[in-house]
Parts: sequence; C-alpha cells; structure tokens
Amino acid sequence: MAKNSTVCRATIKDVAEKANVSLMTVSRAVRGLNGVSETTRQCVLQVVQELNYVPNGNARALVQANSKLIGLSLPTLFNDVFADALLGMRRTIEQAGYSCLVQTTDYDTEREAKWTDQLLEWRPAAVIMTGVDHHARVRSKLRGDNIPTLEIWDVTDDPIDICVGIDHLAAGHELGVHVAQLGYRKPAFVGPPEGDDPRADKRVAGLIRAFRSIGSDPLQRITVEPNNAFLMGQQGFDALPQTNRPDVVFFLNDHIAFGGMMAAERAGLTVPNDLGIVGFNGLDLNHVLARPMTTMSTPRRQMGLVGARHLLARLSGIAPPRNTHLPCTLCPGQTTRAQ
Amino acid sequence: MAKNSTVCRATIKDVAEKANVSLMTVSRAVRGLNGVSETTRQCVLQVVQELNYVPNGNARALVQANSKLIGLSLPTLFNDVFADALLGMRRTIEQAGYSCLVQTTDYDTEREAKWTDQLLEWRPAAVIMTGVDHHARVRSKLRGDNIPTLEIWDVTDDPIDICVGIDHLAAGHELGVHVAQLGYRKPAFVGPPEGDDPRADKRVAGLIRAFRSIGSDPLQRITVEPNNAFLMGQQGFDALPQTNRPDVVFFLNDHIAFGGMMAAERAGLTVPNDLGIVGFNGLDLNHVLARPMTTMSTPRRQMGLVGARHLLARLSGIAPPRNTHLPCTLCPGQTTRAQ
DNA sequence: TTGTACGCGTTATCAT
DNA sequence: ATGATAACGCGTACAA
Repeated sequence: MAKNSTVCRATIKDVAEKANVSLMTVSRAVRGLNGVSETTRQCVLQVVQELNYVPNGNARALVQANSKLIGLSLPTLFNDVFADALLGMRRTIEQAGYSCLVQTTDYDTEREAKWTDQLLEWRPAAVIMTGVDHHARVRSKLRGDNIPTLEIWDVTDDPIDICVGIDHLAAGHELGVHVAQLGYRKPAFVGPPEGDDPRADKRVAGLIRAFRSIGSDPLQRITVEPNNAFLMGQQGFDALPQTNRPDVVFFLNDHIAFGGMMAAERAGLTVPNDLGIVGFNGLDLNHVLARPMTTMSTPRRQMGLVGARHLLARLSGIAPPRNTHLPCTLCPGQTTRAQ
Repeated sequence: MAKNSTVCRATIKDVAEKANVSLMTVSRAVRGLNGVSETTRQCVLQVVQELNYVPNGNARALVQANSKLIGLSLPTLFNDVFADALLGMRRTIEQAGYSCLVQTTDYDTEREAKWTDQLLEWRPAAVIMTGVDHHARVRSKLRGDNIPTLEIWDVTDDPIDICVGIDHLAAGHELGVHVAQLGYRKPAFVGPPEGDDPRADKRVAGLIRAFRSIGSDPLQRITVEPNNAFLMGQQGFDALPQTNRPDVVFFLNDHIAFGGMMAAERAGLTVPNDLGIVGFNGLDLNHVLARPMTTMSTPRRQMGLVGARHLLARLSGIAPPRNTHLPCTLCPGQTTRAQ
C-alpha cells in the first residue's frame, strides 16, 4: 500500500546507516567540522545527496536552546523607507546564516505585542523592532529573557538593548527652523492621528518648538487616515482650512507631500508662492520631479547596515554601543520659497 | 554567583512541579484541550503567568514533524504591488496561527533556490512563491517533499501545487491591442533585461503579438537597470532612440511610467500627442495625477486573499483548485490619444 | 480527569 | 578519527 502520502524525509540516522558510520560522524561531516577523515566525509556527503538529506532546524534549535531565527517587526511595507532599511539589514543577517521572521504592525502596539508572544515561541536568536516605543510587556519580556534586541529608526536614552537611529525631535526642529527662516508663518502638518506614529509625533514636536520660538501661528495638525501615500496627500490638502489657509504644509513623508502638491496645483495654487510644500525622508522621487522638494534626507540604508552589524557583534559576544545617532541632511528644495 | 548571565526560560516541567501536576496536564491546559478540570486549569495557568512560561515552538515542531511556519518568497519590497498582495495574505495566514519566514529574491532564481534550501530546514507547513518560474531544484524538492505550495502572480498549466494569478501574456496582448487601435505604430517597452522578470517577458510577448498582427513596427525593448522606480522611468526615456523615435512607450509599471512621463515633458514632448505613455498595475498613484495613466489594473489584493484561502484549505486537507485565473481590468487613460 | 513511557532529530560530552 | 550515550522540551498513546 502507498505509505500514507506523507512527507518522507531522511534523517541523520538514515544517512548514518547507509554510509555505515555513526550519527556523530554524519553530523560532523555535514557541518564541516574537523575530526572527519577526508574519505569518510566524501562518502557521507555522497549519501546525503542521494537521500536528499536536509538537517532539521527545529531539532537543532531545540538542543542548542536557541534558533538561527531573527524576528523583524516593521510598521508597514507600503513605504520605501522600510524597504530601504531592510535592504541593508537582511543581506548582512542572511549571510550570517540567520533567517528572518517578519511581521508588520500597522503602527499598532498591541499587534506588535501579540506577535512578540508568538515569536518568542521560536526562541529567536535576536529581535529587531522599529522605533523605541513599545508595549511595556514587550520591553520586559525581551529584557527579562535577555534576548539581543535592536531598535532602529529612532533613539532613546533607555533602549531595550541596542539602538541605531535618528533623532526625530531634532530633525523636525531643524526642518522647522529652516522653513521659518524662509518667512513662512502659518504652518500645518499632515499625517496620521497623534499617537499612531510616535516618530511623527516627535518630529511634530520639533516643528512646534521651531515655530513657537519665532512667535508664528501655532502649527495646525491635520489628520489623514492611513492609505495610499499619494491619496493621503490629496486628502490632507483637501482638509486644510479654507479661511486663514496655512502658507506651508509639512507632510509625513515625500510621497504624501507629492500627492498634496498635485492637489494644490489642481486647485489653482502656485507652489511655493501660495503654498510651501515640505516632505520628509529624501526619497529618490525627488530626482525626477521638475522642482525638487524641500525635505529632510534620512540615512535609511545606513541605519540598516549599522544596525545589523551591531546586532551581529552583539550575537558574537562583543558589546556594541548601546545607542547610535545617525545624522540627517537638510535638503532645501524648490517647493518652498528661496532666500 | 550569578547563574551565567544566560536566558533562563521556564519549561513545562517547571510549571508542572510548581503546580503539583504532571507534564501532560500542563500541556493540555496550555493548549486549551479538553480533559482538564476547571480548577486545575486555573491553577496551571496561574503558574504559567508567574513563571512567564512560553511553549517552545521548536520542540513542538520537532515532535509534530512540521512547524507552524510558512515560507514566503517575494522578488522585492520596493514595489507596492507585492505589499498589496501581502496585505491580503499575511492577515489570513497569521490569524490561522502561522508565522511567515520572508525572503526577497531580487528576481534571482539562484538566490531563491538557496533560500529554499535554508527554509526547508525549518520544516515549514507551506511555501508561497512569486511567479511560476523557478529553479528546477526548487520545484523537485517542494514536490518531492509534498509541501503545500502556493504560486502567486502568474498562471501555468503545470504549477508545483496550487496557483493563483493573472495571465500576463493575455494582459499584455489586450493592452497592446487597445493601444494599437488608438493608432500608435511605433511601440517600445521599458523594463528589466529579458530573463530577469519572467512575468514582464510574458507581457512583452503579448504586446509583440498585438502589434505584429496589425503590421506595425516591431516593438523595441529598452533595458534599464533595477533601481528606484522613478529613476528607471527617467533612464528609460533617456535611452529611447533619437531618430525614428517611438510614438508610444509601455513601461514595466505605473511608477516607472510616471518617471518616464516626467522626463518626456521636461524634454519638451507633449503627452499623449508626441508620445503615448502606458503603465501597468493600476496603482493608486493614478488617482492623484492630473491626467490618469493608461494602464492595466491587476487584482493584487484579491490574489493575496484567494491564494491564502486556497492554501489554508489545502493545509486542512481540502483540495482547492490547482489553478485560478483572476481577471485584469483595462484602464484607458489620458496618457494615450483618444479615439 | 490525570499520569507514565516513549520518541521526535539533533548535538555535547566523554569515551575509545 | 570515530562512536556511544544522554540530554533538549514537547506531544502521542496508552494506562490508571
């Protein structure tokens, strides 16, 4: 009878029997350890091929008490900036033999916490999270279990473990000061509701401080639902107050800003004279626009790279710096007035 | 002395001892199985809390001979279309208790094959791959091990297991016929080199067939290096032949088309009169453009949803259809001439 | 309702 | 250079 149409996978034992050696010899040969004669190794690897033997990662993780898995938590994939950071990170991580267990949180701390619970069952070697604002349970579990943890994209005095990011408060402030110096006095911000994206909130705090210090109108915060970036920009523009309209709008990111600019021009406004448009991140989108956008360029690729390196160092017992600030670069563009 | 600053994690055994019950009672209580009195369960769960017990997924996977892990392979994350498909998929999958092991291949079949080898060590419950063109080794391994496999984004007569996608050849043909009927006769295509993206190649084949049947100039294929989408569009436009310039350009996708259009207009051309611009996918970008782009809308979200459902059905023993075609929708826009 | 014995596939450790 | 044995933490099967 057919042997119950099930997966039939070879184990070390199968290989050992067929090769007429012990389990340990196979194990050593497969892992490329010393202490196996060249002839034996050849023979074993030969059998491994024939039997299509694939080591069982679960068994290995079990006996070694932790796995070659790394948990990776991102807010969303609908945003090139995270893809950018990932690019730098994933390669480094995978070359070191780790695999990534990925989740997206949609900026929901609860979701993140639930996923963490699920993740910990796999005894991951490390965890990478976006931002530094997490559910208290997550912090305490990761700390308590002493799991190497990398927080990326933001900085804090008290990271869970190690942290590589930019100072969003300072970036917001620098951007605000620049724009204020250009003469804009009625600022608005278009982005998610307060509380959804802690990094956005910090940048807004920086903007507020910048404009308050020169006695301008207070910054108006316009809320748009998470959606396609270009649509969000359009919705953000539509939501601007008609009377006493702002003279400059800071958008959550460049793509949203572009959507807002399109909407503004369709509504008959002239950028930057009637309305200044400011983005964030310095995406490559800028390079194709007729007029480059005023924005703040963030070191995304580098954050990923540096973060991954520090984490790997941590995994091999070397203590990396707990906190790494990376610099942003102001990009004055033509979507705000000159001078 | 400090107990070697290492992870100290509670096991079932620890819980059992503290709760004064057997291992099995704990196991049952934790998994919510029947056969445990309410009082015992309360007591056990109480101890679980205190000890911060988290079941070991590796041990579980080992004894059950396969894990609650699903492998997921995507070409890139720098493309909203994959994020779209994922959105529909991941939720469904995660609610069923699975976690995703993600990779990106950068359209490299070799990379995909290597990753698959690594993945199989985890004894995943299922594998999801993009497209239907894979390394022969991958096909045979997945088939040989009888692993539930979902191929998404494309269709074929001979899927590894199950398959949900669109017919790229037909989509290309339909788009080509539409544009040809508008009177364009010198078509070009801007995208990756032939062989890199099999789905793009199929669409190109459809375009070629459409234009050949009306005896127009043959379609010129312009190659651009993978890069930021907007930049690729710009580069694609720059690479168009100056003499006997094409009168319509099909781009790999909408974002690239947008970059191309910007470049064309900066070069002084009028769209759609001097040059027709055609995208692919029907991204939301279109909704904010002053003139919507001519494109073919793809059912990305739906592919993800349907695919995930079929896969879950497969995992619970129900046989879903092997092959599911989903329809595309032609979106005539204003970046090609009317009539 | 609860408990006991065994095995899952691997590696560490200690022989030989 | 090679092998025997004992874990690792859990679930299945059966017994009480």
